[in-house]
Amino acid sequence: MIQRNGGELAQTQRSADLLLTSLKSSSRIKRHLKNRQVPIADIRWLKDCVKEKELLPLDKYSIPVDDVSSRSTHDTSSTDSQGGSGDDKQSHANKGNDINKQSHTSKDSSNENKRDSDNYYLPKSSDILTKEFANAEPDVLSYEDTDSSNDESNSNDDGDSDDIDPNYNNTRYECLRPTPLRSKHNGKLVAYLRLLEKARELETNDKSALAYRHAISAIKAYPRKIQSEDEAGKIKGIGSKIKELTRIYLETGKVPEAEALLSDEEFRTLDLFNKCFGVGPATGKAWWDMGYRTLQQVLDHGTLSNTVRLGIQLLPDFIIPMKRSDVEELIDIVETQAASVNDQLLVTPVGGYRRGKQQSGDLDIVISSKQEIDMSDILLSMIDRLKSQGYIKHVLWKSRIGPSTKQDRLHKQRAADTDDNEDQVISKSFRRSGFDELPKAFTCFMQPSTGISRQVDLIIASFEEYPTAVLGWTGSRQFERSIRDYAKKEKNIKLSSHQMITRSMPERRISVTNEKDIFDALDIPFISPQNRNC
DNA sequence: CGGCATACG
DNA sequence: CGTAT
DNA sequence: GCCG
Repeated sequence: MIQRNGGELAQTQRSADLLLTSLKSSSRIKRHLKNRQVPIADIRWLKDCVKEKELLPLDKYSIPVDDVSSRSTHDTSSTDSQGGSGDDKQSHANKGNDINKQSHTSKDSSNENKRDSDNYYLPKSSDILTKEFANAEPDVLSYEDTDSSNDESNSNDDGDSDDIDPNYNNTRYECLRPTPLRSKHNGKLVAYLRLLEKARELETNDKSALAYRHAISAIKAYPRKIQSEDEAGKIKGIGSKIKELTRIYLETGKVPEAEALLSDEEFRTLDLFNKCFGVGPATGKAWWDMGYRTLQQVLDHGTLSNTVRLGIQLLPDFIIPMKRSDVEELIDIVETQAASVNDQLLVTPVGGYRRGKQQSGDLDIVISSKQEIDMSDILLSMIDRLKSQGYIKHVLWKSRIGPSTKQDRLHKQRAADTDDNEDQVISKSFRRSGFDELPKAFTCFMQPSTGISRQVDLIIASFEEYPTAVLGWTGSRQFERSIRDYAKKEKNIKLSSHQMITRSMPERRISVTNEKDIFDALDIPFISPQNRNC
């Protein structure tokens, strides 16, 4: 639960920033206490934080323990420090991690844990660089519906049949039905399937991963608790394999194949590696095969591009989730700076934030204009400005600005290939010969209030492109795949974040002025951003 | 048994 | 190969 | 891994 919400579980009391306990008697607490430097609080703080989706003040939960050092000599586990993490060593924890961390590196190395004022306890998730999973306690399956709400119970109304809920749009196109952020009734099953999807992803079984994603989206959209394997089997996206997994889950409350991943060293290591910007499944696997087991080992011994090195070094911050107020602070900055670059600019936050997520891993912003203006210099102007104002610390990646270079590369590559069908190739490069479409940059901001490094993606869209850019960057990823699939298969329309065009031969651009126009052009019902969480 | 989103560096 | 939704 |  802690880790899922961005916290870090200490292995020993001594390395903890905060102790949680369900003990009520202060003498019993004292008996187990080996670390008096940090706050002690009631375990209910954790549950309430998760419920509220934010870090609550510790005040009401903190447990005072008067000072009489009673060093207990024998350790009876870390009582309620349930499910320790992995490693104890953190000797060189922050080595090479000193880039651009001023305000939030702890004042002294010991166990200072307050990032800001005394109001919030913010977990410092450093030592993720030295985390390794050999002999580590298994992760706990964390399912979104932390809120108990009968995943188990039979809230069975009249019709407990094996038929699917008639309110459910049983389609293979996720974009045709609302999909909320979290499954209301099948959250635990979804959590298991997500593990399997991730495992397939890391093995680069893309098609299999996609199949799991279809099933997951279907279940998230499904309006009641699945009660039987037959009921599950009727849902489009669930075939024989996932139906069987569902049967096992319904009988035992677990999915062993997925459960095993929670304690699988290779899976957990690859998963961690893969969280670094610039590190995909192949790179992660290569590192594993070379014997690396922690990110620190990779930093110390690997030969890395600057981007990947940065990606590793920034990970301890990047994995700290942003609250909506954190996101909004950054939006304000971008809006203010955009206004001073050009007062016609329009700044639109998209991504998970727009879909209503309470916690975000990054922030995506579409920058467009209120009227048709020349946008060609906007990205560089914005980056310059944000840099000089001290907000942007790094540009992890950015697309080229002007026209041309891309064409040259295409031609070169074609020349190398013994080309036969030059028609398509040439038309392709001609099509690109105008101006560049969507320049974009993936940047690292320092958030003023916390000093935490945050990934902010800036996307430039022309006035014309604005609707498709907003649709495309709002996601979710699966929603985008689905609506593009639908456009192609059912309407013979090609949809991207740049444009909508008819595929039948006189390729004509379908003009749209807002998101709704796109849904209308496809003749599908409008789905609000909050319901695009496929 | 073919197809699975699309575009960028 | 990697990035984004 | 599932759909058409």
